[in-house]
Amino acid sequence: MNSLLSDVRLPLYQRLRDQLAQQIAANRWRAGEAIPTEATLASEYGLSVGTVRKAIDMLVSEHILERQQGRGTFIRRPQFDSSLFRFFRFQSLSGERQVPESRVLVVEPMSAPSAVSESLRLRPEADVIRLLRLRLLESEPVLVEEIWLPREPFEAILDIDLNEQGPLLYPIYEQLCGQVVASADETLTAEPVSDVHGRLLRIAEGSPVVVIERLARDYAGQPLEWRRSRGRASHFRYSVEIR
Amino acid sequence: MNSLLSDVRLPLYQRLRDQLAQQIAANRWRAGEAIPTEATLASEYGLSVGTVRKAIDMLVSEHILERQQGRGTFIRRPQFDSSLFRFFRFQSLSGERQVPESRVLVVEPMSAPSAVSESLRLRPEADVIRLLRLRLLESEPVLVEEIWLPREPFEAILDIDLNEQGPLLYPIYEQLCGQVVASADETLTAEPVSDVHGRLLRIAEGSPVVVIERLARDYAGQPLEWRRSRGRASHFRYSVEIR
DNA sequence: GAGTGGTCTAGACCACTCA
DNA sequence: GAGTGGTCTAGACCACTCA
Repeated sequence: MNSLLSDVRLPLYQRLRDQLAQQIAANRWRAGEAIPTEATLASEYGLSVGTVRKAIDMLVSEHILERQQGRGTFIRRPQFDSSLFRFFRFQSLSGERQVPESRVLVVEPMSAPSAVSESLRLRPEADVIRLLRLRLLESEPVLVEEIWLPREPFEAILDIDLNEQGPLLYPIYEQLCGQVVASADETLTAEPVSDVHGRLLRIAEGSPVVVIERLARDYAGQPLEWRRSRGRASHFRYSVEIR
Repeated sequence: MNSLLSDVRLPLYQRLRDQLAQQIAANRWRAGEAIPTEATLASEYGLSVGTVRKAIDMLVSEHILERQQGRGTFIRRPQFDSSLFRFFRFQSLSGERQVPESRVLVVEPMSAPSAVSESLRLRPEADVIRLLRLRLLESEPVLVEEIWLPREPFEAILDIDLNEQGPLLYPIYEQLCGQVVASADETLTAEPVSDVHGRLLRIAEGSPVVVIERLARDYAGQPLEWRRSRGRASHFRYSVEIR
């Protein structure tokens, strides 16, 4: 029988939630894999099923686990459903939603500028890889993206032709470099476009662009990628409900 | 003993949640008032306390109810904590967060332009009131707001001097017109500023502004106010976490 | 049909509030 | 000390999955 560590003043369901979260971060199970059943966890930890369910409820509402009635409870594969990129109107002429194509313009190893080394929590001037790419819909540029990766686990990116891959980078990180993006923080700002980026997006210098910065992390919370994407403000509309 | 209406195929906690939500919308209790205790609801509806707790849990996570251990469960006063306006950096020079002052420039009755009558769900050209106001921090303009109200419940706004009131309109709506804002939808876009708004915000025409549109509703979901606010993009930074 | 999560109950005991 | 919500248990039965 396992036992719950952590602060004994906390409720049992909270302590179980923390213990499970820690094991998930330590990769005890892979994305898509099932954790033990509620009954198993209950007997392992000497808790009632109700208490185990409450711990799992918390991790489900945090989007870390996913229940499937009759099948089990699974480590959730990251969906990026809530990404701010969803709020760019990337539609084809026929109106259906599409993933923009990718055209990689630059792939280069370099030493990290200070903003990059700070974001990725690397030492100053650490070895990094910089990507510059354009995202297009029906040959129209919709986003310019600058992407920074620590060189160490991502070295293999330098040896392949990214333009022969699909438009999504995260599957490549996973298959080529064994790095899984589990969560991300995004921030949204707006600014007048620079000369260079305006030319790439085919809009006049000074036109408003929406800037989305994203720091992506693995399951342990370790930064994997930092990117800054710019898209035409006229294609962006974000909504929230307030109560 | 009360009985649960609604679809008998739904779980009991879901049906109780719906029934409570309906009574809250129908103003059975005021904001800040307590609903009956869990034990009372359980015996009234012939349910176990566990089932009642699950229904209340749902309404709590929807920010409709608020629990206070030892005191009771209360109708939540709207907080507007999650409003997009929170992401404007409205700080004084000393760095503390402030509610910007309000200077009302225009208060006029008129017939609704089509965008306004559609948003407020009024008939075309219905009588409305238009406000134009500037929000300032230490005499610096930070937001321009256009606000539209249906004339019928808000008539009294025309008879007072809004510049002698505080900067917040919702308490005035409540005290003067008996209208309580319970929820709102907001959308965020960015655009180059017009000549007129640029002059009010003291920025060059064409500089990027963040535009926040808000439709505010009462407890029954009836639209009460539509506003469109513009602020300098350089003062705006919005963050989300993705999993 | 064995195994999973989903719903629901009845009840014990605890922590907190407030007169 | 009476009354509130918070935690936890043990167990029944249901709905769904999958071989």
